[in-house]
Amino acid sequence: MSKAAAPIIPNESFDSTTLASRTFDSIKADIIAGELVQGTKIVESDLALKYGISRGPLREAIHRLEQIKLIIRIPHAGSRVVTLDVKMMQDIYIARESLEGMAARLAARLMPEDEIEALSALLDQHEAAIGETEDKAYLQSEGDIDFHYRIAVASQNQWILENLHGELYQLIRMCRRQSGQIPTRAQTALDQHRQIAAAIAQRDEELAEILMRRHISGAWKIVKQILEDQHD
Amino acid sequence: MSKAAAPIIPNESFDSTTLASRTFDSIKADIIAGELVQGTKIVESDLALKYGISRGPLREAIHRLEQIKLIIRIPHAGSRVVTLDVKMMQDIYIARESLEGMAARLAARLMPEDEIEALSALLDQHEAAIGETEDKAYLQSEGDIDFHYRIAVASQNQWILENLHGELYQLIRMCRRQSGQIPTRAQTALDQHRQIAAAIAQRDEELAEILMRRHISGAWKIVKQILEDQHD
DNA sequence: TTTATTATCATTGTTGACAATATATCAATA
DNA sequence: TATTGATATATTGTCAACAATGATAATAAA
Repeated sequence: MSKAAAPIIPNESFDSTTLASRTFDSIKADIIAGELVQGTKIVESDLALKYGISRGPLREAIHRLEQIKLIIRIPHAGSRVVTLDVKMMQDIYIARESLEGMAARLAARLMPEDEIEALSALLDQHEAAIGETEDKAYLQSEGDIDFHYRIAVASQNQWILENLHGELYQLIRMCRRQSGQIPTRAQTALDQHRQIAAAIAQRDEELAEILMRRHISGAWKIVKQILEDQHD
Repeated sequence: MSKAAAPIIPNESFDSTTLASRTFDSIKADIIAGELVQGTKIVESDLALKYGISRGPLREAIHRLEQIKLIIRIPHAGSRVVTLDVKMMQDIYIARESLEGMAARLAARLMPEDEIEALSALLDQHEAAIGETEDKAYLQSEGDIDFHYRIAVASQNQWILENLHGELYQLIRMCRRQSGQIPTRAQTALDQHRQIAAAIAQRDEELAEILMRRHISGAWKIVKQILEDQHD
């Protein structure tokens, strides 16, 4: 398992083993990309037609999307694409702060040395990328996710990993797209990432957790501002 | 909304609106109760017959149970009732520690005064119940859940509430049944509950979180011991 | 006897038709 | 005119048959 240097982008695995699975991935992508607009009413037969499958597997896909909270469903009444509001995003960021703080603590305890080095190398890469590229916002955002993903993996806690990246991050990415890329606090974020990585390298669990929580609650303050300005 | 004094037991709501929903609840109960034994192979047609429905809604129920991690499914191969091992329970207790610590912090910030009083009253009730009843273990365990549930509600964080009590607690209850009720550390637990309630009453967020985390990680040490002894 | 290969079977994945429920429309009444 | 009630329509929930896949068993070759 060469996990250390892997150029990871989480798990965009179109595991083509089953129709329902593929459709789940497709719809998820469409929602996150904003192609399926927030609040849109979802009619099973229409969507089934659109994705070229029958209602059975489509239904399964919808149920899974409901679990991830990208779709809201009311029995007998139908389902809609979720509408992100400030309260919901706040709940999500708080949950994320809690879980990812714990993940950072565990990472400081458990992350193998070679992965720590790889993490540091990743940050060098990000540093280099900050000035160069013009499509900054997008790459920056994916780079950010990559960093956080590695720490979640290093926590060696399956539940935390799955919930962070199966659920919370989907919603956060969706929110980012909607609120038009976050203004470049790229350098700030990078600095904080460096501090966190350093704490992990020093096996300082307490500090790693605190820094991670501060990092995320800081990010939330910015996002919240944007959302509120936008809504007024 | 008279939420303060409500004699809550979480949400055993058999929302009878749909067959799949009812079946989901039934199977969930059967798994937690140990009636469907861990590791049992699940054959859709058999179960459909047993619960007197067709494969369609049963399938939906199974998918939902998979999301809650009470069932493990492999595409094309079939599904089995989950087998709780030490590693999985550790992941769960750690996630719980993190989320419920945060919940306690939020509760200290947000819980209304009257609910705090109700919480204190609940603990008096528990104290009274400790000596009296003979079916101690069971009642004690449900009382414990009640306490933790109220704090999760008081956090006013939907995501945390749903994940704690929709998922994590199901697995913990299942584990309790299996490992034959926890030996009576009832008094210890009650004392810790009191401390936590006190911290909340004093609006001491920091302390509430720390105490809750200590409480849960302490509980895990006991459970872990039992599981390991049991397995050898 | 053991291994590889093929054929059979059991089980899951998918489909389209049917039943039950909720929403929308329209008429009748206050 | 507003509001209630009944009817019609659209949409979801459920079912049973069909297709595809993976596991098993039996057979043939080494």
